[in-house]
Amino acid sequence: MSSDILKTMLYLKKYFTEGLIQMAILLSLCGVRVDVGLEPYLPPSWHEMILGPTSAVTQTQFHNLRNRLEDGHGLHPKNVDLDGYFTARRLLGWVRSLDRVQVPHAELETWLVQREPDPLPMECPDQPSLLERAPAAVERERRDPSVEPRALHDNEEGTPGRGALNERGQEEEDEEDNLARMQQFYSWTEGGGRPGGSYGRTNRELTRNEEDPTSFSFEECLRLLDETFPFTEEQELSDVGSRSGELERHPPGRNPLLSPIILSNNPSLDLELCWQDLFAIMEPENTDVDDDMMTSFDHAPDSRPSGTPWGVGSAALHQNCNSLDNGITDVDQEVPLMETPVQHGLLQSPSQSVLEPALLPLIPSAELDDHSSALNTRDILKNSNMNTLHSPPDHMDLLGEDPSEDFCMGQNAEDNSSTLNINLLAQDIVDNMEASPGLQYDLYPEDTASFDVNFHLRDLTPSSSAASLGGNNMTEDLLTSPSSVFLVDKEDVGDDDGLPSPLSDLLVDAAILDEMKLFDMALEEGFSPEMAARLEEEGYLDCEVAKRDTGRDDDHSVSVTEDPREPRSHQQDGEEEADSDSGLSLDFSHSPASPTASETSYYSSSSSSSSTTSSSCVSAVESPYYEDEDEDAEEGLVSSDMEVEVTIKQEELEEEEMGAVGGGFPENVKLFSANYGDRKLLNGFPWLEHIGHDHTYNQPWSSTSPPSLGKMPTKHTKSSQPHHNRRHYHYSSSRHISETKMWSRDERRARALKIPFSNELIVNLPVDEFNDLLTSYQLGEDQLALIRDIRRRGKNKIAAQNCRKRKMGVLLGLEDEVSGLRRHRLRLLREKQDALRNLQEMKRRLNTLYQEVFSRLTDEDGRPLDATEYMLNFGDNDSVVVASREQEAWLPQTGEKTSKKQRNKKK
DNA sequence: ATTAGTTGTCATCGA
DNA sequence: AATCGATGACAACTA
Repeated sequence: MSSDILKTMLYLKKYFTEGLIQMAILLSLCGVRVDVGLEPYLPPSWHEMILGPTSAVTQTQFHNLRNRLEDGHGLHPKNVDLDGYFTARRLLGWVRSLDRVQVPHAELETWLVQREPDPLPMECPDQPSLLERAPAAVERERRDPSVEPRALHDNEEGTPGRGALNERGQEEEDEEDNLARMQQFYSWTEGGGRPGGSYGRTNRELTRNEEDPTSFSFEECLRLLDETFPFTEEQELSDVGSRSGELERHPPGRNPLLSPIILSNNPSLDLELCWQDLFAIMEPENTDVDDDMMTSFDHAPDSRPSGTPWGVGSAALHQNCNSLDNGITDVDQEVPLMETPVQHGLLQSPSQSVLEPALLPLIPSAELDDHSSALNTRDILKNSNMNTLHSPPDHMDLLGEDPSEDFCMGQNAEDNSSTLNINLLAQDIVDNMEASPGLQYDLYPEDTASFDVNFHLRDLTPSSSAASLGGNNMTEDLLTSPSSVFLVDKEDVGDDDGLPSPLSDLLVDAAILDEMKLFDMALEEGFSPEMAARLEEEGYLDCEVAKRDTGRDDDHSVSVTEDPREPRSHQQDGEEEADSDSGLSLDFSHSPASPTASETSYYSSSSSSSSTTSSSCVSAVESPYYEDEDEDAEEGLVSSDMEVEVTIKQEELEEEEMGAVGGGFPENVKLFSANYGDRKLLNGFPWLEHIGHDHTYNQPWSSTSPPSLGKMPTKHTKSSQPHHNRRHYHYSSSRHISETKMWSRDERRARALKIPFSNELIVNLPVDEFNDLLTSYQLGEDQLALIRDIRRRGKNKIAAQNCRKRKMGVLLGLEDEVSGLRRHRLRLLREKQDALRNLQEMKRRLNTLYQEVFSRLTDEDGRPLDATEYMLNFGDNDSVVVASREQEAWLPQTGEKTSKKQRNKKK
């Protein structure tokens, strides 16, 4: 290609090699394998080390850019969009796989320890602490975390049958569970008012058990039960009480449930208390207790000889373990979860055995209770989350993203710890961080995370939903309100049936953002005009501008290519609008205020379908750069938008030889532009201000802030260059094409009627100015009518674009809402199953207790009472009556058969 | 040639 | 009453 392309590539190379390496490192630390197209520039070893063999996230974007640069202007603008679209789809798919396979186990564990009663208790044991895992194991999990851990556990447990699990199903389950846990973790974080009671209690439990893991079992569970639950339902007693069990006497201290009552042989045993505990457990929410309980249940058999009464229970438990998988699968696949009670009751037990050794010892109470502790990764993470929690309200929308970000980063940092020297990044990010491998979360201080998040929100939220509409389902993200964001985040993270998660989006976004950041950096350090122009053609600079808080409404330019996301909320729109007001600081200004900008869009829109979007970003009109670059460069001197416009028109007219407008027309326009366009149009016009607040998407001027008088020309010169470039591109690429195609119908009409000002002016001027404009010229009726039509059509065109954008946003928002509701439903189903499981477990324990009680009750002959023949009736005044099933009460001590004689039980 | 998506335009309504 | 924005409907265009 031409030499300037080569120069541009060299220029790019510099920034790519510097910035991209950093980005690649960063992304690699995040666990994202990055291929930024640096192969030519990176030593193979570097490439292999940093970028990894596979990649994607940034590849296409830079690839596109490179292609563009190499190919010159040859690509049709729409190609970019399409390319971006498919790229986005592919990337999203890949990122979603990241979701699936890369779940921050450490964070999950932290969350598991700290979380509230878990609606998904069965998943807890699946995540052994990373801190205890060997690096190799971690690495293995990084490669395939979804399957490996389970397999590992299976090996550890030696549970037959689990190996037969459907790996895919298990993977999905893990993904879903992990995400769900993340979500809950963050919802807990977000909640601010974390229910400290249960949290503290849980910590205490775990801590205590850490000291003596073997003692963590039934005693703990019972104590938890005692502390936690009120005694409520009595009905279940009779239901379960009739169940027979072959429980016998248990060794003291080994039957936590019964020992206080029975083993002490104390006549004053408070059986009722125990029952209260039992019933209290039935309360659905206490899943942590349930976890503990399950753990104890699972471990109790291990510590006692087989054949003991508990052995029976454990046997039953393990028997039910076989059905566990089915149950889990059903749950995760959103199948209505009404399996048999037995299944529900024991879903969790098999994996719990893993939990105890792996998880419990790792959580000292100090760490858990002290939220400000930064002694380990968990605490760091937690702190970051807590900080996020306390972020100002205006950042509330960020909360939804932060967690995922943190998770992603944290996890990836951990994952890469064994293969990549994190210190590489550490210096870039945090100067004073402690470079201990255990402190990898320090690599991602809050500001970093927030930067990314902000970046994401600003730059990528506006993105289009083309990819998502393409069937990738990657639509859920930001809803229209912070709360909605919360909802999504809370609920999204996980559970769903192939539903994307913020994590995915974040990953993609992070890559894109970093990329944009690179461009931004390059721009700040001095992009060559040509490069800038070309970048802008591809919409990169738009992103860049957006990133700089210019608040440009570039969504379109960015969107089509990269971002599969989002229902962009109006709130965010407003935010962006607000940002746009401050966007003046940019050197590189789109100067959308210039009326010619939309004319540009007119030009390009007729020739390419997607050009409208880019033109909005490229709204700037004329620039010296353009002249440098423009091969034609007929219109050498361009001092104002109008001039450029006129020049363009003239040039095209000359080429077309339509001639009607030629001759003295340009002078007219120039005069007008000098007197009117530059001064009045561009400075402090109310419509500019209005534009600053409207939510238009495609309006080229909508994204601009009211330009100041002094700034305007400069900005225009600088920003206009892309436009020139684009226009030139059109000319050079399609010169042979009929020029008429480049003109909109109204343009042609206007030229035919010798309308002395641009359509952009006609369309964008406020009413007053527009009327002034009309009166300032001697126009014929047909001209006036045409001008009004042009104005009407132009405004309606923009309105239609905005309307469609809005509609799309609403659609995506609804999709998100649907997915969120679906996840909510899933969660409720899980909670329901948890409750059922708790209930079943309570019934089982009650049955056990019942049997034990009856084993200690004798009839007049000293024979044990048969639980199948007698039942316990509870009176109002804390009295318990042993009654026969035939409604015949019987008093064991006396042996006499009485009706309704009571035997009080001391508490 | 068909089809789906995009975009512009018109008509209409409500503010 | 005029203007403007929003939106449904339609047509043209494109891939």
